[in-house]
Amino acid sequence: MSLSHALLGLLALAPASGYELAKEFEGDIGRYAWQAGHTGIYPELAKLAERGLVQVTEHGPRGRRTYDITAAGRQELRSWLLSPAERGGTVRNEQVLRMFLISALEPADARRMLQGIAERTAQDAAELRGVLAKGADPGRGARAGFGLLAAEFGLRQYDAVHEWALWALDQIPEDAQAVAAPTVRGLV
Amino acid sequence: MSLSHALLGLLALAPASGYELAKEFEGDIGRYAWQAGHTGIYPELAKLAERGLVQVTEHGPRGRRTYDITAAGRQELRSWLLSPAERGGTVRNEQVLRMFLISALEPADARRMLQGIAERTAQDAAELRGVLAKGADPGRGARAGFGLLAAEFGLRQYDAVHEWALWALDQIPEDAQAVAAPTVRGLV
DNA sequence: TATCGACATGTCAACTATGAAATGTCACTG
DNA sequence: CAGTGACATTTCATAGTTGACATGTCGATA
Repeated sequence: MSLSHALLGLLALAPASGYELAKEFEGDIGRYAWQAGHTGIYPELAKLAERGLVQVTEHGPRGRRTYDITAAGRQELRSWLLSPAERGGTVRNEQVLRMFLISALEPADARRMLQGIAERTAQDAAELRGVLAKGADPGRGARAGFGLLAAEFGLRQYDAVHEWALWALDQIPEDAQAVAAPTVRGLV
Repeated sequence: MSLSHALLGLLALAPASGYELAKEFEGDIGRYAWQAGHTGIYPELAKLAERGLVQVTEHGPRGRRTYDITAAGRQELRSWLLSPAERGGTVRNEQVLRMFLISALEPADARRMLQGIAERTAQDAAELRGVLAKGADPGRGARAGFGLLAAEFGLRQYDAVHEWALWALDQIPEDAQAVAAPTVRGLV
């Protein structure tokens, strides 16, 4: 399962509680790579602890348990990351699915959607660029490296989608009545 | 659920049997957007038919049932695509997760992974470019528009990841012992 | 000191998805 | 005409995910 490896990866950067990890998944990692809520995280941490891949290193206030990765956990993570990496693995992205299905819309609607995408990606990219420019740590302390790589990845992703949307707009005739390339079975 | 919308979208482009739809998910849509196997598709088609969003338009050999989208189905699809589109939606991508977790590796391993990514994305992009150059239909007949948009999306995706990997390689000191930027807690 | 919001974990039912296995048809080829 | 491979669907047990609900602590502030 990928969630377990995501947790190992985060803990490999710095020890954390389940609560903190849940927060982490609300950031870039949850936006681009893998989502998880606390309801899935806590039980998974328990399983990892059982398998000796992580361990509780600190009991804090409010029943807080700080987990850290073990040597065995690092080994497991490393072998997973360096292994096959072969074919796809899980892929599930609702936003991208929407983009793919654009061709199912009539040209006018399709253009509307693409324009929305172009705008949103431009905004998102600008915002991210702003955060990065501020030199502001894009990823708290110990996860600085992670945050940088992730932020740059996100940035390039936004730019790529933005450019794609502009290109796609160019492919679809402005005049809904037009003939041209992208043959689409219109609405009824 | 997104699967239902994915099916509506594909059927909006052309009628198809569950078997054909399953094949479709092995292509670009499954690679970038949404995975599904036939075991999930058949029951979902039945549910959609029950809700009147699709209907069987033809009974072929071997019990084949060709489905087509209905007017109600088109409406549902359109409103889903044009609606909010707001916050994320489901995101789950094992490959991207691997990229994010690279920072958890020691520099030497990280560089190895990044090099692998750079190579693979270059290959994939080249292959796709080849297919597109051949003018070969990148998406059979009725789905030509879909295939084009998807192929171009994939191409830009590969290029973006490729460039990112090269950038990331530049961030990680070649000398495993080096100091520099991306602070990483090394292997034990 | 009462209250509020962030911190922190947990349970559970419902839903979704995946893999293995089964079953049978049809077209083609040797 | 037997065999093979693509076509085509189904069932089912297991595993993974989500949302709703529950519970309680701690620190700051009004």
